[in-house]
Amino acid sequence: MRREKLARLQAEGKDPFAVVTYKQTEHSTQIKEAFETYEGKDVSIAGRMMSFRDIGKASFSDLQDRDGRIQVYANADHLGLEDYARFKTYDMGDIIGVEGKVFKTRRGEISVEARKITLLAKALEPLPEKFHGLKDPETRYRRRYLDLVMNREVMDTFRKRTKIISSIRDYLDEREYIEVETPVLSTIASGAAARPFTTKSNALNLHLHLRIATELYLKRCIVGGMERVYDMGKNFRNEGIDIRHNPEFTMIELYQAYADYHDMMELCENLLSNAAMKACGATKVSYQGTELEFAAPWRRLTMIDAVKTYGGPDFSAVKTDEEARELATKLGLTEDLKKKLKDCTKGDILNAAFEKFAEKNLIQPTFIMDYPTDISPLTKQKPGDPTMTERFEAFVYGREIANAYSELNDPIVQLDRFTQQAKERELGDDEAYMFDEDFVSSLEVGMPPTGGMGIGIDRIVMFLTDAYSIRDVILFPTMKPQE
RNA sequence: GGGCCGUUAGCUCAGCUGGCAGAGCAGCAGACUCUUAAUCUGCGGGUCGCAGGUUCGAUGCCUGCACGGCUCACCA
Repeated sequence: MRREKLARLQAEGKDPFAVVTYKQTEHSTQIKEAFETYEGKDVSIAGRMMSFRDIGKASFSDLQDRDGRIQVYANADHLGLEDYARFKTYDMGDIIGVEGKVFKTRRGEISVEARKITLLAKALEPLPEKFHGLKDPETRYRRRYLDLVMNREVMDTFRKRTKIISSIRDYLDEREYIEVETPVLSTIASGAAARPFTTKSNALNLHLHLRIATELYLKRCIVGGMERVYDMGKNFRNEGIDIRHNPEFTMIELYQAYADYHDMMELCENLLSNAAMKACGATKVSYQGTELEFAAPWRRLTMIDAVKTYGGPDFSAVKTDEEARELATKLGLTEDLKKKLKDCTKGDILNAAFEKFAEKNLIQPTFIMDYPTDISPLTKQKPGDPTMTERFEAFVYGREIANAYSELNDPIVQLDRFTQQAKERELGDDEAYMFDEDFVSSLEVGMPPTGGMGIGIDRIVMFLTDAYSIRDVILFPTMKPQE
């Protein structure tokens, strides 16, 4: 039916798809928000026809543009019988341009009285139902364009996402950070504990990995003297998919020479509270019914204290790996360990205890400081305690949103850590860090003391847009093909 | 990967104990020059996710598969 209408228009020489441009002078909210200045003035608007209320020789329709909807009043007096009759053949979902005068109807609805209506594109497929909208999650993710047309809060979410990202860029740019682009493809995917995607270069006849982190390249930039750098972009991790994980996700990593992890904590607080202000107009936001306060200062707690605070044992009293293993057995932690108990160090067991006792209780933004050295191969040790490092993770609503360190810059120690990771890989841990020899060479050239941090952008967008699932903040989430 | 749930018209959903496939919106034809989920009259619309099985008869029961959602495990 719609195809026939299109063919008829084309036969009449009125092919909508032949239109190349349209002058749009205003958007819907501009007119609605400043009605007094627009009343009686001519405007030219464009958008999708979302409804059509035909009352004979006049009609009302709702035109939806980027910002929202505005009512269009059309009648035969102003358009002429022929043009009005043609307009009545247009369908819901069609893209039209309307030139006309701004006025208010007797019922008080701000509207545009059409003088000229141009069909700019024909919708051959009907829109979902106007009242119930599009609900099926599968269709919403697979055909996001329909979701955006029908569910305006989705548009709001993605506009907020942009605001959050630009607030972060602005904040760092003001502090003279240099934005760089590090490789997505490389032979070594290191800098995090995750399985990579692999692909193949025909030109080089080489297996390559998609990056799982940007860390090792950004630190090379620090060695080169850039002093403050960041890379915001996609990382790819070949892991499970759920409401918090998508195989490709957006991460910012930033590095600042002559800074440490305390400086990173301040930066983290500032970036997040600034993003909340820019996107939500306040530092306090509601997430899934819980109020979250992003204003600095956030709570700071060592990992050992966190475990103790939330009902776990006091690890400061544990001196040896052997003692820790006994404790793990006593507490029934063995199920939560990633390795066999006999291969676990005190650090592994402390981390497991943290995840079991403390993590889910960290609702308000909290920095957990001082991570075990064994699980932090790129981090500088704490002065006076080689088993612990100057590392923190930031938690909100029980979820990790940031990970930061005083960066390890001693090439000899770094070499040892990579060697240790290689052993773990041989023991079957396919998420152990890949050995990057050139990175160690770069440290031999000399890297200044540096603080670095990674922040999961999708997750902070989730908190600031009250999104339940990561799929709600990624326009086109990873899906299996339908057939 | 395990468990639970879902898949019926373009969309949102009903469909009883197994007995001719339903509604609203959308669409089509008509009426109406201030409607806004417009209203009124009439009409058309289906591979009941796919493949088997049981049965006289399956949208419904059984098995397998596909896709999706939630959840547990893993990870970030």
